[in-house]
Parts: sequence; structure tokens; C-alpha cells
Amino acid sequence: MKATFRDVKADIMAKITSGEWAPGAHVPNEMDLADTYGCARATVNRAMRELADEGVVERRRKAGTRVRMAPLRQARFSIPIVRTEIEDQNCEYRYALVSRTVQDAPHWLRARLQLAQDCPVLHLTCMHYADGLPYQHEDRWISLTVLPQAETADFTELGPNEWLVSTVPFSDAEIAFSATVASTEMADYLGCTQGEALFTVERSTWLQDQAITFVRQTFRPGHRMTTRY
Amino acid sequence: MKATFRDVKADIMAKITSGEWAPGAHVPNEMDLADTYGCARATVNRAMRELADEGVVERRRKAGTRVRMAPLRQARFSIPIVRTEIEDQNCEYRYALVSRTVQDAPHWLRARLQLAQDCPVLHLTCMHYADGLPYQHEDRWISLTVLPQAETADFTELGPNEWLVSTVPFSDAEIAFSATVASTEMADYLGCTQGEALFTVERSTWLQDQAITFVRQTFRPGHRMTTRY
DNA sequence: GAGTGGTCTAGACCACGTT
DNA sequence: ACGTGGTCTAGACCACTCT
Repeated sequence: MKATFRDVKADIMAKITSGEWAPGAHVPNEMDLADTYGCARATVNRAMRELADEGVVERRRKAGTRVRMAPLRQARFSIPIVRTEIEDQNCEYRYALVSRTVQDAPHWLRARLQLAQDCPVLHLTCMHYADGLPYQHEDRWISLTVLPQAETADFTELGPNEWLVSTVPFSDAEIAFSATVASTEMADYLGCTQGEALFTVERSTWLQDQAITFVRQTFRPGHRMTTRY
Repeated sequence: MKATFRDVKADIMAKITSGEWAPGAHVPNEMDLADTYGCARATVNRAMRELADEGVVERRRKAGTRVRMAPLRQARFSIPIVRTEIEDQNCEYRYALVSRTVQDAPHWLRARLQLAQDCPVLHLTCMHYADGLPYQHEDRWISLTVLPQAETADFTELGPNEWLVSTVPFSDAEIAFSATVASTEMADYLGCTQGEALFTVERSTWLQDQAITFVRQTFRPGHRMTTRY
């Protein structure tokens, strides 16, 4: 008889998916629902709050709770470390550092990360292989202003990807997905032919408003990034 | 003095981002934290539960709470209706139905959606324009077994995208992002040249284990899908 | 003004998993 | 066995916002 917040959530979801509560329909208030399910209001509150977080319903004080007109669809992607991504597919992971230079940030990078002028950055390019085959090309820029220790770090064994997550505690990021045409150089790296369409991820990362790093990850042809929601 | 769950959350986050609590470090248990912050354990619980949901910490009964070794990075994408996406950029939206046929599901589609044989489907192709310029090509397949009313619906004015969200109450979906090369036909639709790299989204949707629809959305060259996290 | 959700409390019991 | 998080309760006060 006593309903848990999961029970309540599931029952509300069922009423919505079955069409019993149409989009835009009013959901009873928390007190009534608590009465209906024979539980405390706090229990109903948690169920409804989670449904609101997931975009299924919309809540406003005084106005009450309504089923969302167009359910806010959101997908959640976990952003894995490349090594993990490859090893999760039961493939052997291999990493190689391709190039390493220290230079002043080019202006396109300064614009992207809102850097000051004359900001020294570490520029790395590397490759990630799955079972010996090219998997991803990584073009990485690290601010030496914020992370001076990057200059002395050894990136021949450990990729910048993993070095960063173990060095920088936490950060905000902006991520962008797009498609790019394989240049002859990129085709060479990825073992494909020039002109192929490549899936590209670009990510800018900040720690407390200070730009840390920008990375462009280019995947081998045919790569799909997938999730359920 | 009395801390809200937001205060607690922010303070814990600060301790992590500042490096005071390193990755892997043990976080005090809920009772002690409640004592520290002068609030109830439920308040601490909510703060920590949200941090766990966001992948910042990891919680296990008896073992306690720890700062995640490699913070689980997750990005949340809202999946907008095309019209909304375009209008949010202050562009004029235009829709056009390109083709419409009723047929049996081809076997690649049956495989993808786990459909039975001899399943009639509605196949639509359409275009979405922003300020008169091609924005997205939509290749849509709708199961007529589950949604027979789709056969009589008028898709010349309203796109299948919007028709579906207002017709099907809620559903599970699988989404995949990739890059494809523009065929001569697609280049024609999108007003670009053959061989360009196009960002592609494929989505399969189910309602209570019944396949509803599959759609492949191909965007004009240069399209970027972006988010913060 | 009044109804709704948002949050906090103090206490309780339970489930799990480490030890 | 026992400490930890997971959840529920009954009540309270507050903040927002619709009418």
C-alpha cells in the first residue's frame, strides 16, 4: 500500500505514456497525490521533481504541475577518456605522441578561449589506436599560464587526455560536434582516403573562468557517437 | 548559519575544485557533514545525491562517499524540434514535403527497429529551411502498424517531427551522431557541393517496446551541435 | 490573497556491502 | 556485525505567482 517515490514516478509516467494524461493536462497537486498513493507529500515531491528534471512535466508555483506539451527531449552523453572508450570495446589501446611544441597562442585560439595576448601554450598532437588501427587523432592546446607543470610533463607514455583529468580537479566545458572533410594529412594519420567525412569533437575547458585547454578530436571514418534516452 | 542543500553542494564543490579534497579522497559521512554545516542529514543527503548524479562523487553504502578519480563527464543535449531550433536563431522557418510513399519496411529498417516482416511503413522525405536557405534534410520512416493514423495525416503543412511529438505521448529513443559524405542528391537538396562532410543525426524511437519511427537528419555543411556541461 | 511547489527538520527504519 | 547511504514521515515555514 505504501508507495515509494519510484512507484509514484512510474505510475505518473504510465498515465502519461498511456495517454490518460494528455500533454498540457493538469496533474493533481502534491497533497492530493500523497493522499491518493497513501504516502507523504515529500515522497510525491521527489517523484515529481525528478520527472520535472527529466523534462516530462513542468511545474510552477501556484499554477501547479502540467504534462509538458512537447516533452523536452534531452540526451545525456558520457564523455569517456579515449582509453576507456576503446578498452570497453574489448580492443587493445595504443597511444602515440606525434608532435610537441611550445608557442604563443595563435589568435584563433585566443579568441576561442578568451586568452590574453602573449599567452604561452603547449601544442600537442597525438594518435589513439584500437587494436593497432587508427581510432582518433587528437589536436591539443594547453595553457601554460594556468598549467605551467604541463611543460615538464612527459606525454610520450601518458596521453594529455588522461594527464589532464588526473591533474585538473574539475572544470566547466563547452563541447561541439561537427563533420569535417579529411585533409590529405588527416587521411594519412587515420589511414583513410582524402575527402572522407570525419566526425569531429571540439572541447574547450575552463577552471573557474580560466581557460585550461582546447582539444579537437577527429575520429576514423564511420565513427558513431551513440546514446539512449 | 543554517545551510541550504545548495550551500552544502557549493561548498563541497569548492573543496574539490580547489584541490582540498583530491580525487579518491574520502568525504565525511552524512551525519558529520550535517553537524559541520548545522543542518539536517536530509539536507546533506540531497546535496550529495545531486553531486553523485552529476558524476562528481561516488557513493556506496558502508564504504562512504569519495571524490571520483576521473570525474564522470556527461553532457546533456536538448533535442529540439527543428522549427524551434531555427526560430531560436531568429531565422524564418520554412518546411517542405519532398516525397511520400507507403511501402513495406526494407530489411535494414526492420533490423534497426526490430520490426516484424510485412510491416507497412510511411516513408517521408522533407526539407527544413532557415531564412530560405536549406538547413536540414529529413528522411523519416513511420510504422503504420503502431500509428495507422499517420497514413491519413497531412504532412504538406506540418512536418512529421512536430506531428509526432503532438501525437505520441512519450517514448524511449536511441540517438547516434556521425559524419557522412554528401551524395550528389543530398548536395542538391542542401545546396552544397558533392563530397562535403555533413553532420548527421539518426534516431530510433519506441513506445513501450513498439517501434514508432526512424529518422535520419542531415544538416547543411558547417553545422555544429553544441552544449556546455 | 491564497494556493502551489520548494525546502528544511528530527526522527526513524531499512538495505546493502565492507569488514 | 555494523556503519553507511537510501528512503519515508509528519510537520513546518517560505517563495513565488496567478487571479
